[in-house]
Amino acid sequence: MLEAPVTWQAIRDEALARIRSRRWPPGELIPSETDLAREFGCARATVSRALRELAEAGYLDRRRRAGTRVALTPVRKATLKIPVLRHEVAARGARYGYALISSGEKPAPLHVSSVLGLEAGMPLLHVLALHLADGAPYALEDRWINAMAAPGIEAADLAAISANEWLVRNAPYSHGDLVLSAAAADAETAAILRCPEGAALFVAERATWLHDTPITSVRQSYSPGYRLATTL
Amino acid sequence: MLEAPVTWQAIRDEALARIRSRRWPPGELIPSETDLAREFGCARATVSRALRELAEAGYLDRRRRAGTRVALTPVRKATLKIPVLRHEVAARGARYGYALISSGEKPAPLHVSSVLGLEAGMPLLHVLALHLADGAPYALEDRWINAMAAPGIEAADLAAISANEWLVRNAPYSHGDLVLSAAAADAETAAILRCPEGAALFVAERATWLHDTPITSVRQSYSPGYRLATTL
DNA sequence: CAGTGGTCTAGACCACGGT
DNA sequence: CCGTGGTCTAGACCACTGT
Repeated sequence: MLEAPVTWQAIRDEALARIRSRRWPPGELIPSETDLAREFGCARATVSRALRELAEAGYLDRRRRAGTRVALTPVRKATLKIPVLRHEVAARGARYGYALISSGEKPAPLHVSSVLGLEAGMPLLHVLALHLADGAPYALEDRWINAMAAPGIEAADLAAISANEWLVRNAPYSHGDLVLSAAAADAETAAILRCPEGAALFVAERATWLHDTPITSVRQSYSPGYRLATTL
Repeated sequence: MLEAPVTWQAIRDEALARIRSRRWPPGELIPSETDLAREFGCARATVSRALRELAEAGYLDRRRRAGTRVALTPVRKATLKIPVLRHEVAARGARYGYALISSGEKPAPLHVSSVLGLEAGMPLLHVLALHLADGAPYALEDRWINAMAAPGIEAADLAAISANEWLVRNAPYSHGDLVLSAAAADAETAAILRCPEGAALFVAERATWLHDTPITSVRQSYSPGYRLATTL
């Protein structure tokens, strides 16, 4: 009779079952990796991998010396994929379209310079563009780009490729912020999206940096009815 | 002279630098784990850990036999924490308040039964409640609960503890859906949130299951001005 | 100080899936 | 087929931190 290999997934599932069944109650210290490895008859590394996954998922709190505790309130995390708009439209089975409305250098407005941490009034590249799905307005992109941090953007043909996509491909970033909100359509936005003024729009604002250098700040206003879905 | 230990973080950073610098261009096959382990002078497991992290973060596509390729369009992922509303309010430095508006058993409306995969008209527990921050309306919670899947909920005092929090603590779920959108406030919602009718509201809808059993479906409408922030 | 989690190593076996 | 990533093992050292 051969021993079936003990997988880290099996240990993860067993631990999760103990958490859910309250055999390991919230706040409680669970056995050490060494003890669990003995119990499950496997190497400590296997237990470690399983518990690390559960800690990343928010079910456990792990600290050296203090041991591993069951999280008091399991904070679930949803992961949102932030795809290029062209892919997002294509994934919905629609034909993607793109129209550049305007682009040019302008002094940064206060709300942009403050978010990016730049001097107010510094010249930035401003791009206004409309993304379409099956010919209908899908999202309005209002973007400010720090051209010095995105070499080559001046030469890019932003009527042919969206700034969104050009940046993803050519200007890597190390970190960024994302803010989701709802806003009423102002007159200009309503005209571009061809929706009633005051309509409730889903808005995503992003700002990205490469280390200390601000790259871009963008506000995407989606046409009424937009839904951003994910799984928990 | 002792060799400094090679950490998986160092390998991850080096690999990321090669991706960003295009030394490993998008779509390109990178060296195998074995080759990289030889290059970095470490064990293959260390390389494996580093590349696994980059794959989870969306920078690499890994497939057995086919090897590891640099992702063509690095799909960045934002992770949203889904805290209990009480914690969310407290984290903003505001005093949390809660008011139960109504609760009782009602036949499930079509949009709820279809989302959860239940028979239409099946009796469910319906809870309407208002969450407050510093006394001001923060979010309206409109929830339907499959009481059979949440034993004990009938006995819970939902005027004292929100259904939100009771469920987090007492009814574990295995998976769920989350949909974010924007909607105009209808008359009833506007009255409860004390905002103008038609105001743009941020809406989060969740449905959760424990394996095949539907637990709850909830729609949270946030007061105007709400912003959901995260980092990339 | 001592026990915990975090990590690295060297080796091994295996599942998968291009060729 | 056979090279790739995925995983497990047994052992070791170390970083951190509660007591």
